[in-house]
Amino acid sequence: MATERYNAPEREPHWQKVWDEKGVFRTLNDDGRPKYYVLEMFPYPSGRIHMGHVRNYTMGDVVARYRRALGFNVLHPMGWDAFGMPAENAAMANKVHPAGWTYDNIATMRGQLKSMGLSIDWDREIATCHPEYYRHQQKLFLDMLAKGLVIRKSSKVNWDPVDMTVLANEQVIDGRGWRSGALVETRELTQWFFRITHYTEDLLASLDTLDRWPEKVRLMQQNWIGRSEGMLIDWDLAAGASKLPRGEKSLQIFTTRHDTLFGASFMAISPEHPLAQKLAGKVAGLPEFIAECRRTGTSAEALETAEKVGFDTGIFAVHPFDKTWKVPVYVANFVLMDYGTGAIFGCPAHDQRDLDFAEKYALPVTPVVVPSGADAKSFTVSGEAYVGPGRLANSAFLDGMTVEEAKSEVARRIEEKGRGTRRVMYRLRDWGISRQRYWGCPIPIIHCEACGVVPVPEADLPVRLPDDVTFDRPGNPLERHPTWKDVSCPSCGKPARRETDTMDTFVDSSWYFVRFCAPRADTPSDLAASRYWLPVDQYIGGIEHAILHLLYSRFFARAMSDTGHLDVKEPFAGLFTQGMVVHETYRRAGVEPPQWLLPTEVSIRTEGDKRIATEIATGKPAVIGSIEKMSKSRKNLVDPDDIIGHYGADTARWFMLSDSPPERDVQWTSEGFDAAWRFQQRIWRLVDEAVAIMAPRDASRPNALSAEAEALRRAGHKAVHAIGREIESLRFNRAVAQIYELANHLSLALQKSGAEGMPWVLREAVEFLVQVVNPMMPHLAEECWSRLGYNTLVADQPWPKADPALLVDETITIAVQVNGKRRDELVMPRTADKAEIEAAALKLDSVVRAIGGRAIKKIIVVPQRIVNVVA
RNA sequence: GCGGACGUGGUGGAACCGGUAGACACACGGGACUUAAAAUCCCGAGAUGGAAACAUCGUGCGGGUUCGACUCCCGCCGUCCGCACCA
Repeated sequence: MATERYNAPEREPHWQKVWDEKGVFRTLNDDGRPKYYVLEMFPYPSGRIHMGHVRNYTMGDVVARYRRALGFNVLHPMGWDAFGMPAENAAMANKVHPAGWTYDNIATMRGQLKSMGLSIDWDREIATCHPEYYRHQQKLFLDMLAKGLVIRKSSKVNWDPVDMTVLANEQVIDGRGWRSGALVETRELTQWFFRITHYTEDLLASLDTLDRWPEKVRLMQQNWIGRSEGMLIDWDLAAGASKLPRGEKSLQIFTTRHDTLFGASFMAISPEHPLAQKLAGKVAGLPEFIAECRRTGTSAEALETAEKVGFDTGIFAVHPFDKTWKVPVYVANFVLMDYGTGAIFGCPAHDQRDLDFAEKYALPVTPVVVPSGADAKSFTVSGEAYVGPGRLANSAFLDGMTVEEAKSEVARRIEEKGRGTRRVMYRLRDWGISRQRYWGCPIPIIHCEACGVVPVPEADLPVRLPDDVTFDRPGNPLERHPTWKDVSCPSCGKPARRETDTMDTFVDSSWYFVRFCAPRADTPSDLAASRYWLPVDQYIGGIEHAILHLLYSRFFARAMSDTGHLDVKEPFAGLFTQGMVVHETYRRAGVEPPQWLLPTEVSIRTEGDKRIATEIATGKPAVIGSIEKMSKSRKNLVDPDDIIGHYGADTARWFMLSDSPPERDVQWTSEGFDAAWRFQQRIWRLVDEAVAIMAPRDASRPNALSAEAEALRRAGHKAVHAIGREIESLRFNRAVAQIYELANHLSLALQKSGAEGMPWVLREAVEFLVQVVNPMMPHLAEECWSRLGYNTLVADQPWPKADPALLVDETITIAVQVNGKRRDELVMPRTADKAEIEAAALKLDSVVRAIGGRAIKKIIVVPQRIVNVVA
């Protein structure tokens, strides 16, 4: 009987229906089994899923299905990060409503994800743009406001004057708005902030407890929080060419190099510093200088290219240890107002920026730290600042001390004089969440002229977005809505104005994993449910979220704990960051700028060792370009729908797991994909052939097993054991390799089906194969399982148990080296002792030859591994 | 500039705690089946020399530790990523 091909596109929907109808993946909150919460970062409903989603959700699904088989109560939910700018951009471009656009996309993408056969409890689905979600977010906001974890303050933002909105730093390209192309201005706006800095110390210290996070991510967060120890020091001000503004007697600076205080040659303050603002009215030219600095903007690009410039204010600062020593005070563009005190002292010899500045303005450069071996009198610094260790010089009472000693001594003396204190400073800022956008969670606040800022009463939640808004003009549609913002003050009843800013969409994703625990609860969280499920045991997503999303979520867990909504501080116990999906790029030959071609638009043939691409439509040659992340702009896309529709989800899933380690990028190739497809068919054939020969399910174990049967038996048990371990440590590519090996063993065994005991062993090995394949290709596994005669689901089967006795071999191959070079190998019983192995090794011809009659100096024997004869 | 990761066949990659480098897969070559092709099955394969046995070399480069190094140490080179005027 000829085996028919396994028709995945036809069978996969069948099994999805079976799972769905039987509710196989529905999860109860506490059913007595140990829990396991596996979560992949939820998608933004951009329109269609892409291969990155396929990879991400496949990995999570393997973990979820494997844990289920191990007997865990698995929570594996899915939702939609559904607020955001693209919906509004679509609204502006296509005259559709953001809500309609978003919900349509969700429907499409839900269908696509379902076609992947993911073991998801769809009853728990949530969308952040739904009032049933965001009303709870508004409640969290109000509770955090009451606790002082939400504050309102003024801050600098990138303002796009054409689109009339605030832009994130990433949205400013070369000083222009990414969408409008308008020159971005720096504006001072009053905004809402989450006080993430309230938890700085804890967020930093607790990183050490996250032992199942990648070291890299913990380091990135550590650097982002940016702790540094230093001192605040007050310098008295003195008039010079300019007079001191009234009330300005001293200037406080922050430094981490107080040991270099005697190398000071200037002071520099930020253009936004209050002192600079006060001086601006008195010093000619200063207002213009400050305005020029402001124009530069706050984007990273702008800062990178900006030259260090300063403006001499004409006033002086007095050295804290020497009243006769005065240094000029500059306003300088490189001093940031929002770090430290917005003022520094310049020590050019030991700080590169200060040196650049000093050399430009001809300020003195006095080395005060001299490296060991250098002569204090002749040591000079120019061009490059000396930042290494050494002994203090030219520094009065500090001379001869090490840097550390000098820091302590300065700190002690300054504190004694009451001129400053030791201080730990952080880079981390509060999180500004106000966005002048429509498609986001409304901030539940009312502004009243009489009462000020008034929270919306809980009974009035949710503050719903109005549906009747227009996108024909730039700016915030909420702002120009005719009635929405007009309300009466909940406190005094007089006419008042609703807050029209909405929340940053990062807020939505900062607590969705809590909501999944009890998605229909009346309160934001259900304490019992979240206590049971959290923390997430395995979180999987892209490295691009290493800082913002993961830090915000850690903040939210703390803030929710402090407002009684949660009692877990670290939301993600295990984190895995997966690599991207990359693909070759193709473009038309000889055309500039490049005209990109889709992979489906080119055909590729091999000539010798060269690969040649041709544009199918025109027959003209195409250029094979670099391998890059799949993107619309480069057109190097493969559509998951096409793949799943033609070849089935299992093949795509298998491909995503094969070959490349999951943390690295995977390159999509048609050859690799073909291999995955062939392997799927091969398993189907293997099972089909085996069914014809294998023993019935209830057959008892034969009395004797042939060597071939015994070998297969061991291979099966070893594979089960190894694959489980690989999945547990998320090394899917190695699990895949192990499955190939098991399949190879089975192919071999099928040719020896007459060997004694083989039919009995075959059944076991084939069932093992189907079960270890199940987490990765679940539809195929179900099909095979039923082919094996079962009317149960493999999705419900426990993970097979490997017999420990079968995991160790009775005979072992031992490598034999002479002087560290491998010359031969020995097959010995596992129990062979050193003397036996040594004797056997010395008898080998190859060993005798290699020794060549020399005297044996030493023999190293590592039982079960290696022999090394040193001669 | 600061911080981090990674360099292994033609390709993706494997190699546990220092113990047979190249598992597994792709591509490639040869063969079987077929009128033929596809599919499938079998065999080969790091490089160099050799018909072969075998020998030599071989994990970015240069040193070191060790009976033994892809693995540990020191110094380079290259690629990639994150942060970046943070005082």
